[in-house]
Amino acid sequence: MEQLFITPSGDLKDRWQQAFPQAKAAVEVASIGEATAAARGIVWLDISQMDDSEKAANVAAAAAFGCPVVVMAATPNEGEAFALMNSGSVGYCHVKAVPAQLREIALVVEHGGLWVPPELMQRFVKLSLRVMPTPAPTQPELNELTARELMVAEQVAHGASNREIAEALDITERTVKAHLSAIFEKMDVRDRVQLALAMNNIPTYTTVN
Amino acid sequence: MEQLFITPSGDLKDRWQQAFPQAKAAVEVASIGEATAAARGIVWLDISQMDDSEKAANVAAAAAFGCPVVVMAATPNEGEAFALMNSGSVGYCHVKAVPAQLREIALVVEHGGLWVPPELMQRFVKLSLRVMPTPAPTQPELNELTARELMVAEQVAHGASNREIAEALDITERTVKAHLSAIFEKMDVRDRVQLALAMNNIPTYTTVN
DNA sequence: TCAGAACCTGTCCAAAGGTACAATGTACGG
DNA sequence: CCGTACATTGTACCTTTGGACAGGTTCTGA
Repeated sequence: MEQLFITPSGDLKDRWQQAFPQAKAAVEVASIGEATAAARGIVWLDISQMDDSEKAANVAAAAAFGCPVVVMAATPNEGEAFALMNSGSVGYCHVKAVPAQLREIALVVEHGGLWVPPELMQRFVKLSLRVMPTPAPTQPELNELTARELMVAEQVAHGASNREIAEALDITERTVKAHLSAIFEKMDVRDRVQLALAMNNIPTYTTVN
Repeated sequence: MEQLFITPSGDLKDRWQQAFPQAKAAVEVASIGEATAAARGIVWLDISQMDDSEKAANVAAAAAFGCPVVVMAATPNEGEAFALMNSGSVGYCHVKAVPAQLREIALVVEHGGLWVPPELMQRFVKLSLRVMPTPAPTQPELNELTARELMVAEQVAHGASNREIAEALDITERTVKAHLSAIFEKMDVRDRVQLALAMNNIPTYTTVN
């Protein structure tokens, strides 16, 4: 498969050539769109010289053409990884990744996989769990809630006030409070803030401490 | 690489053999530990006949031995995928995946990748973003916060009360309130609940509506 | 049929949260 | 030196929240 490296410096061209003898390197960041438009394989985007603000946009631009985009960062970090994967890249590695690793990444990406450093991968999965739309096995306490209580809890999870909940469920504010008291008890939280966080699988102050 | 299929039925053995001529199939779910202990390659775990409650445990058991575990489900769904990936598997596909796909998955997994159906992959990344510990480029409003305000905001994001925040930062409750007012304004939220959610990148009631 | 659960509501009250108006001190760039 | 941004606190006041106490209905399973 074709390999296209987009980089401002070209310093690492040799290394890349070593990983992929037929690799192409485009040394112009100005027209990422143009460069990727012609690509038919994996696009490797060196973001080491980019401004923080333009990274996401550039990745999105490169990914827009359908080819898998692997981001190569100077100082890989979790925050950036998440942001750029979200912008459409399917890989995230160090600019100076060794040839063997580059080939591994290519293999994974070529076959529809997603490649990030192993430690990040774990984090990914763990974090995703927190925002699971169906917190099935995560929150055993949720099963204790009655239908009505669950409705109230979900509203709180989205930041609604008692008045809003009352209107939404067409009941009195008093009743909302009653449900809330029951919920707090069952979910073992002390107020609506902690409930909102718990509903979203986010550990709270007192949970940690 | 060695391929070990653990399945209760053995119906699909042919298909697997087609994908990997040298594939082994262990037709006993009882001793997943035993079966995987001997494995040296990829472990394919057929969970189609398992009880919902034991799926996660079985996956964890299989993964405990260090080999990459790919889960094969009868009716793949998001919730299950997340749960089982969290239990240690590195792949999640349909039990009846075609041989070509099986080989692709094997390729990805062998090289340290994570394989889930494309649509799930997207979801993964998107969801993870919400719980990013460092919501760097996600929340432009966060940059507007002063150092002190950020400290307060982070406490609220973990469910702390005004009193607790005051103690933690060694300031008056009054000052906490002052910071909070500024934060609400800058982050465009109306109370601490919405702030807590915003800090965790969770859309709120009023945001959606 | 009776107990219990779930649901709904009322009044009263205390605590927590939030805003308005106001002031003081500090640090820093023009 | 002055203006501006930041951090801090005070008083007063209103709103929201949450608990206590008390009571209704409806439905279901033993």
